[in-house]
Amino acid sequence: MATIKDVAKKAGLSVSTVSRYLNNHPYISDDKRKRIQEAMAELNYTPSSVATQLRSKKGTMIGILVSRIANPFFSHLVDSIEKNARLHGYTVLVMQTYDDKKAEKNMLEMLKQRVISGLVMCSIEGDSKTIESYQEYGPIVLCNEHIPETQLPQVYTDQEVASFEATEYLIAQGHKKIAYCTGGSLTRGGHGNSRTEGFERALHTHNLPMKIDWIFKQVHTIQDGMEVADKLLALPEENRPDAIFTSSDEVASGILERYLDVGKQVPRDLAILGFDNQPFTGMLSVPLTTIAQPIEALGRESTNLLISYLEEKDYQIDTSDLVLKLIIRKSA
Amino acid sequence: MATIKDVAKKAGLSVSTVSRYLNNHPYISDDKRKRIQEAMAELNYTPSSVATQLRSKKGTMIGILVSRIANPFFSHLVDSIEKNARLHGYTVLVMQTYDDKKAEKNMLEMLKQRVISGLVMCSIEGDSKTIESYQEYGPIVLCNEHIPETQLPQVYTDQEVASFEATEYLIAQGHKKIAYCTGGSLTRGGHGNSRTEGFERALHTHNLPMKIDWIFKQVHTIQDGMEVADKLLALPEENRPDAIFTSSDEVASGILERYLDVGKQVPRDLAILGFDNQPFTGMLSVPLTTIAQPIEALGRESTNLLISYLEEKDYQIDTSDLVLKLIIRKSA
DNA sequence: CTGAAAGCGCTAACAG
DNA sequence: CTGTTAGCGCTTTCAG
Repeated sequence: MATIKDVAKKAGLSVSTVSRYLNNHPYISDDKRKRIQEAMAELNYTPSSVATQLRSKKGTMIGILVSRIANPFFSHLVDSIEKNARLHGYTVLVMQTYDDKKAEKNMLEMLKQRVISGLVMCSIEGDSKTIESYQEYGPIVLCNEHIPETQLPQVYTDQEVASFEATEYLIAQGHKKIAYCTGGSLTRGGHGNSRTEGFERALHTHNLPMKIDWIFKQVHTIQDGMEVADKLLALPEENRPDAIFTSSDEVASGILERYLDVGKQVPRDLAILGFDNQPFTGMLSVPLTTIAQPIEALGRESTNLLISYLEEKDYQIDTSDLVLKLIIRKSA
Repeated sequence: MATIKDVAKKAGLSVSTVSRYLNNHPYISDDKRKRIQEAMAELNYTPSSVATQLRSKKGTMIGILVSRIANPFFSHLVDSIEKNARLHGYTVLVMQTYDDKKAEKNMLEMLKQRVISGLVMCSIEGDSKTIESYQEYGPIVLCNEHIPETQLPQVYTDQEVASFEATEYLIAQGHKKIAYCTGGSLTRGGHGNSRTEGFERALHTHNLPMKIDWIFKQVHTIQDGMEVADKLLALPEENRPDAIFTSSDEVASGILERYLDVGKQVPRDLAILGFDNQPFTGMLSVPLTTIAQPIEALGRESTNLLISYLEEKDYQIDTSDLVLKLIIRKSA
């Protein structure tokens, strides 16, 4: 591997001149510029980014933390972040937490070790105090995660209101016994889950009951959805909900599939509300009514915000696209 | 940020002793060991991986190249690779090419610059000679990409045979006018596309025609699928195919959706074959007949292979799981 | 078992 | 405009 030294020798110049050239320093005479270019080409030289980073303490890699990349919501989010980061010359390091605090800690440590220069967290496991403490090593922005009592920069949508409105929509359709699924536990990492809060508020507002048998935690996959359906179906008929608010389209599809399998009708026997508006959901046997998230905007705004910190510029989040939207189809 | 120097000073030892401790060198007296541990804890010290890499020339990051992370096939593949890499203590750097040679080149350059120590390529744009030339900087393994005339290590399935068999299945159902969609161009990066080859071989074997109007290139998305359907429907009836082999479930769903929209029936008016067996495909209005790929095994084997090169061990690919499987449902 | 010293490849004052 | 001179934080001989 050729080094800057070799280039300097071949060009008959000093290392510093070559270094200046590399950093597009102004004021380098044209003939030397040419000699450097020739030397670099001949030697097939590439600067070592490791050495550069060690010296300059500036990196060009940003980290992204997601819980599961295989979840389409996250893969699209990563897509959006990566695209925007690349626009600014940054590359992206993706890590999955699988809801594991350790993985999150690992990524935070990479910030400390300067492997990454900044971090977008699309998933949070640890408490905000811990995360905040890592800010001294580089900017951190929360994406689609909202913690009220923190000063960590965050880009988020109002899931409380969206959940409230979607639940009200269910109620307006005449449903009174509404079940609820969530991906995490009900309270997340010490702070409340805003979807849950919106759901509860709608129930309260309309004086509707919330029953333990109708609450499901830690459900993520189609399979999980099917199991939820089984539990619902095992309930005595008069105690069975007539609508369900789910945490994801996967879960919603699983429930739908199982209900259809046993000869039930949707939404007659159960109205199902999804979350995410994933590509296929409009094409299921019963097209899913669901809540669309502004993935592209979430990725774009959080990336822009992070980069503004990295480059010490100002950036004002454009919230105009950060809105959730209820997509009404057939399932509810 | 505390450095190894600070730790040494605080422990009253030399830097080299601390370095030895960090690298679990044998022969360090127990009391010094303890003093080092205390000093590190007090200073909240973390070794700088950048400096370590610069000196030792060994890294712990592997790169993954995919064309589009938002494609569920790739996001699941990345998931599998990441999980397996983590098992061995490696972290993962993901980059999308968007079918752009430049992005691929970038990743290859990261190998040269030692940002990553090894690379799994799940997508290939450039020619094999170029890629081979980067092998001197670190191991590269091809995942789900097969180039016959290269000595690059590769982990792949036999898509030619699977496509052949799936096409024969279509023919066995009585279809004689079979259309074809592909994600890329028909020949890819100079070498043939094995799916196309399998499809063609089946047609030849059964003396069936291949018509230009029935061939679609560069189709990827649901939207693309809908456009394909429109073109099909614009054909005079007697010239319209009665079956279609698609490159992905997205495309298949798009075609399906449009056909259903205009009142056609599937598979009566058109038999549709998908590719990938994505989670939702069994639950569409007409459940998709499709080809399942062994994603988990592809990720696992390529990661194991790459790591074996990195750690200079031997590894024999376990091909037993690397098989494609036709999933017969309703659409064909 | 431990320390001193010499760099890894590059950047950044400081003098010309 | 260009060269000299110190290091960045860590590993690795080479002598004790």
